[in-house]
Amino acid sequence: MRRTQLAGPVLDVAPLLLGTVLRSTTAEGTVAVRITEVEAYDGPNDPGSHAYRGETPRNAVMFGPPGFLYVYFTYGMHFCMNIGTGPTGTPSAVLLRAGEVIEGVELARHRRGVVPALIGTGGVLPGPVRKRPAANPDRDLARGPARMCVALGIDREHNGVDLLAKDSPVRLLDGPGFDGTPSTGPRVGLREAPDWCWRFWIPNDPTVSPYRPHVPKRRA
DNA sequence: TGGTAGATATACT
DNA sequence: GTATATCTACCAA
Repeated sequence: MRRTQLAGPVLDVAPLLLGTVLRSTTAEGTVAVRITEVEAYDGPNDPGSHAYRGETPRNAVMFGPPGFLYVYFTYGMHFCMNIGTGPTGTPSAVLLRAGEVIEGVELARHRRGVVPALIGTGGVLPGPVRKRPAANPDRDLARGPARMCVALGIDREHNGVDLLAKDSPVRLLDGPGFDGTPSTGPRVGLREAPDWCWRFWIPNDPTVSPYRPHVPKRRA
């Protein structure tokens, strides 16, 4: 992936990212995922975008040049990551929603609390072994934006990393992406613009996160 | 199998 | 104070 490609319209860029590989290296080791699901966010024109109401300390990376990582913390608990797209000053971005772990599976399992000895039985830490375990825990390692950040070891320290620099701890690798026709649908969990089909995924890929429509929280 | 409580940073009203 | 680009454990049936 070249930076000039990422500078294009976000609805063009988002499907291009499907099938490409994101590799993260920390002191713990290296994990790489093949991106299987993304969502497009079109800055000031998109009421669902963090950049819709202008620049804040949190979303500043989106306003910079394309190819930099925008990491944010949400629900008091989870990190999610975007690839900033569009030219400098255009705060569009692509949310990485899911991927298949293709390198460093052992480390990804460790980070996600999956006990190797219990693979296949669905044993997960912390807490007791689930009574009805998932049939295939590896499928879920990076299935969903927050899980993907855990699997790759991404946190707020990675905000602003250049994904296209050879010496970066997180890199978007060169190589062919998904060759077919992506599936599209509404973005997950958004109250705004629920009818915009700006979510793209690789058809029939088991690592794509299940669709959940926005659920307003009831008052206590 | 499906619904929900709870974790609580950040931005907005 | 309220909402949010979420996930997990727990519980009822």
